[in-house]
Order: sequence, then structure tokens, then C-alpha cells
Amino acid sequence: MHLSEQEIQRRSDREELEKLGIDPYPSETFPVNVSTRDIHENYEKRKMDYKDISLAGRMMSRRIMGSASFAEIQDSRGRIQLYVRRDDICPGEDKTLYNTVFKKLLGIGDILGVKGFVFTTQTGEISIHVKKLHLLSKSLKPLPVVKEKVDEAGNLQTWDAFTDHEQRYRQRYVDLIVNPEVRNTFVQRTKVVNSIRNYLNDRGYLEVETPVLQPIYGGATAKPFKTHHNKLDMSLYLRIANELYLKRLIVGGFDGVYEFAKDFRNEGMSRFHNPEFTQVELYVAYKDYIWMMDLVEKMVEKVALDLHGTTEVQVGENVINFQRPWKRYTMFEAIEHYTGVDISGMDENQLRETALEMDLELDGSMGKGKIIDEIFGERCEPHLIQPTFITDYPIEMSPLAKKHRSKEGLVERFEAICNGKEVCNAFSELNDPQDQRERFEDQLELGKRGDEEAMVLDEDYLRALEYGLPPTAGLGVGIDRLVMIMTNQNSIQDVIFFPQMKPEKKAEVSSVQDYIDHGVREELVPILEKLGIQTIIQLKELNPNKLFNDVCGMRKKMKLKEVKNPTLDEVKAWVEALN
RNA sequence: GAUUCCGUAGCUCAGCUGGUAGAGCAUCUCCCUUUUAAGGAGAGGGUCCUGGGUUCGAGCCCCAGCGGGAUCACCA
Repeated sequence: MHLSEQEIQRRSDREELEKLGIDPYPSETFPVNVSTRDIHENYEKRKMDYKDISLAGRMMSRRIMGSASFAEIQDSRGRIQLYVRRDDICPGEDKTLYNTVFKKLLGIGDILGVKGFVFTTQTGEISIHVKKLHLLSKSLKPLPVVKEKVDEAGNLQTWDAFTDHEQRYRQRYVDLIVNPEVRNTFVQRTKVVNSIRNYLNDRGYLEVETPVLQPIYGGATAKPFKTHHNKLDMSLYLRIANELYLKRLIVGGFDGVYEFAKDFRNEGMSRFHNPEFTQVELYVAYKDYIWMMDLVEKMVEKVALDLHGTTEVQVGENVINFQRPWKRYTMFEAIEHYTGVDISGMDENQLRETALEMDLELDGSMGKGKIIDEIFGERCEPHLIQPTFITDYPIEMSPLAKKHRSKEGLVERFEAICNGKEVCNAFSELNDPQDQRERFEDQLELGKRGDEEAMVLDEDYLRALEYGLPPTAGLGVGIDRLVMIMTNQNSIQDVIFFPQMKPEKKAEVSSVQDYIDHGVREELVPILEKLGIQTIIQLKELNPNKLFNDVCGMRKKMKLKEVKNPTLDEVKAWVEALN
């Protein structure tokens, strides 16, 4: 493994610490009695309470000014400045702890425990005057150092920010250490989930768990991930939704169930799509979609209030206001409003023509429902910035929703659209088993026409419906997208800790032992590595005379006086062994 | 999957028409009793993503690949 200069330095610092009898990874607990946030919030009010404090965290900066130093330590809540004076942490004659350990062997990124008292410096910064200093964990990787300053206007300026998306997502731990707003986004994410969970629990709905591995996937139109169970020797699918299982539970007699579900869809990725994502689905017996619209409005309004204390949320250029009531359009009204065309009476051919006139791309597998969905998705959805309910969808695109009580060809379904994207989907659940069977059969037909997302027929679900599903309202809320809006993030990757990425490629590198086994003296290995040789195989292609010269030259350049040069015969042996 | 942009030191980024690689921070050494992104002085640090090609000569030009971003498509 190739180590950078700084990594080698840190490994050597670690060894020096051990030689001084300091365990770089001690096992004893370090008692903490205060957080940085507690100090910042309460010190001014209750100064006497902060005379004997104990705090742990990661050292983020260090400024040495002779026999006194300043450092910043970061815990899970924030940062605070440390004031470390030589004669305080080294009261006796031996000044090693300050001069050697603190000034030389510790570094940015190390996790420290400190004991002392809180005070305010001459420049007015609340700080900890350190009396005792403990190393709790030595960091061997240099941390990207981000400097920040609040200017007179109150704006946060940053220098050398850690911004590379690939590194931030692959090494989220580093992202979290150096970019505090990232941590905050994820705290907010959990608040969104808690807010919804509390809302639903307060109404007496039961949080449940249903299978992730499903023999028949269902509940949505999407392509699944397929896997295999060895002992049962059968195919299983990672769920694309949990809808059908939750409704089985309503059949079983629960009157309100919900689940925060990780769902998996084997489709494209974008800033709105990760292969695994989170939805909360809720089913409530003896209710309909109109009732559910009220619930969504109240619940999401509460989420905004819980997070921000207001119903208004800044999202990109827009301020989105979640205050009830939200606008409501039927799907046909929305299309007419944004395109001027009334499609409510059209058959499939007329719809196809209309869509083509709007320059939309269609393919042969698209039925009536998909075409309408295409028109809506292209011409209406992007315009819907403020939260808006779209109701009464065509029956063809909603195989699990109940027929509309009064409008022919439609179902009792709504979506809430916000910032141009769907954030939830709900309907009065179809509970007529015969109708449901026919809808599944229509889906099979679509599947035969080439629609890869068409649903498959689930006999067990139909059997459950035959026992009788009460009238039920169902809801799915995309948590990732709701969090994106609530936290003003532009990409789903910024609200998922570990978004899916291609694996990092590992460069093939021979180990020192590989070289020794090949007859290369250990002390010569760093020279070969320095010459850019990664694997022993590479030696095969080299001219032994040139390699001999290069090794001797590099030994001189690296000033390795104690290393004996190889002989030409030695080098020839390395190369010939491979040819 | 398509289009397009990007990949240079631990981090952020320069690098001209092709002429053997630079800055700030970080690191190291020395000096220094309270500083506010930054105390002073000095030093070291590079597979210029990878592999081919063109050329006397490639970080730069051409081709292929890998990884990532953005937009579009599919979708939530």
C-alpha cells in the first residue's frame, strides 16, 4: 500500500507515543460531563457550573504560540476552542506532554479528552482552559482541513472546503467530520421521520414490519431486483413496495398500519433516484382518499413546523408554503389548465394523437393510462411548485385503486406534487376481489405488449381480498424526496448517507512479502515502489541493465545510505525469473 | 442508456501556442507567553485517473478505457 508522506509521519508519531508509554487507543472510558453546545448556550448564564468540566472530541485545528497553544475540538454538537498552556498540563519539571506530545505527536483529527474550566479569552471567545489532556484515539489519515470564518455581514466564509462529490459520498465519515451542514441535514432527516412517526402513533396506528424478500413483487409498477434463496431453491425479489402486505394486515383486522420501508427498484439513477429508497406507507380502514388528503396536509404541515417552526420552507429559488389547505386539481383539470386541451373524453387513439402534437415521445407498449401520465408528467408536473393535490386518475394507470364513485373511467386516487415532483401517492383501496383480478389481468396484457413494469398477478393477495378488505384509504410518502424539499437539498445523494455508487477500483499492488518471496531484499522494495513499479509482473517487461541503473540512482536520490545497492546479477535474476 | 463537462500535492485550485509542474492551506524543522480563516522564517511533498498514439518532446493534442458531476431518458 502506498502511503503519503503525512500518513507515514502519523504512523511514526503513533510509535513515538507508544515509546513514551502513551496508549494511542486506550480502553478506559473517558467520562464526559458537558457538550460544546451546552457550554456555548449556558456558560454565560451559569459560569460557576463550568469550573470542572470534562469534554471529548476531535481536534480540528491547532495554533501553537510558544508555551501556550490554541486548538479547536469538535464533538457531535459543535466546536469549542481549547487553551493549552505548557505549565498547566505539565506542572512538574517534565514538559514532555506539552513540548513533545501535544506540539509534535498529536495532530489534526486526533480524538482527545480534556479536563479543565471554561473561560472567555481576551478576544471574547468562550474557551476551555485545559488542565489535563488525554489522547483517546490517534488518527492516521490526514483530514481535509476546512477553515471557516463568519464575516461582518454574518455570512460563513469557507476556505479549502471538502467538496468533491465522489469523495464525499464514498467517505461519508469524512464529509460528516468536516462539513457540519451535512450532519445537520441528516439530523433533519431523522426529525422528518420522527415527526411522521409521532403523528401516526398519536392517532393509534400500528407500526409494523413486512417482508423485504418477496416471492412475488407487487404494489407498484417498477422493475425489481431478483435474488435467490439457496435452501428453498427459489427466486425472491427485493420489494418494490409493501402495499399488498399491509393491506393483508387490514384484512386481518388491524384498522391502521404503517411501515417505514426501504424499497428497491432496479432502474436508472439520477438526482431523484437511488436504487434503494425509503417510503412510509399507511393504510387506514373505513376511510377514503378524501379523508387521506386531509391527513397528508396536516401531517406534512406538522413536519414543516417541527423542522423549521414555520410552514414556509426555502427550496432553491422558491419559498414553498405547506400551510393548509393545499390547491386541488383533478388530473384532467390540471392538464387542461397547463395545456389548454380537454382530454377527458378521448379514447386511446385520440390521446396518442394529442400527445404527439405536444411533441411527446410514445412507444407502442403505452396504453391509455401511460399516455395520460406522460402528458401530465411532461406538461403539468414541473409547474407545480407549491404543494398541490392532483386527484382522480385514469383507471388504466392505477390497478390497485378503487373505481371513482361518480366519474366513469377514473379511480379515487391523488398524488401530492411539490417542487415539481411527486411526494406522495394515495387512493381509496380497491377491495372488490373480482375487479382486482380483472385489473391484474389487464396488467398482464400490458406486460405482453412489452411494458416491463406491469404488475404480476398475486393469487394470495386476491385470496385475502376474497375474505373481505374493509373500505380502506392507503398512502405512500417518498421520504427521501420529502427530506430533499424540507432540507433544501438538490440531490437524493445528499439525503442518503451512503448513496449507491460503482465500487472503487483497487490498483493491483504487490506486497513487500511478494517481493521478498521473489528474491528482492526488503530494503530495496521502497526504491522499486518509488520507481513506479506496482507489481512484480511489471519487472518482466524491463531491461535489467536499465532497471539496475534506475535502482542505484533512486537509492542515491532517496539518500538511503545504509541500503546496499543490488548487483547487476541480482537484478537480472528478478527479471529472468519471470521470463 | 444518450449528451456534455471534469479528473494535477493530504485539501482547494492555477498551469499560456505542446518545451521536464505551481500557489494557498495541511505536513516537517527552527523561533515565539492569549490567537480569531492566517504568529514568523525555512524545507520537503506529484503514477498530472489508466492504457495506447502523434511528436525531437505530452499535464496540454488524438483514440480507447475507468471514475465522478450536470442535463436528458426510464422511474418514486
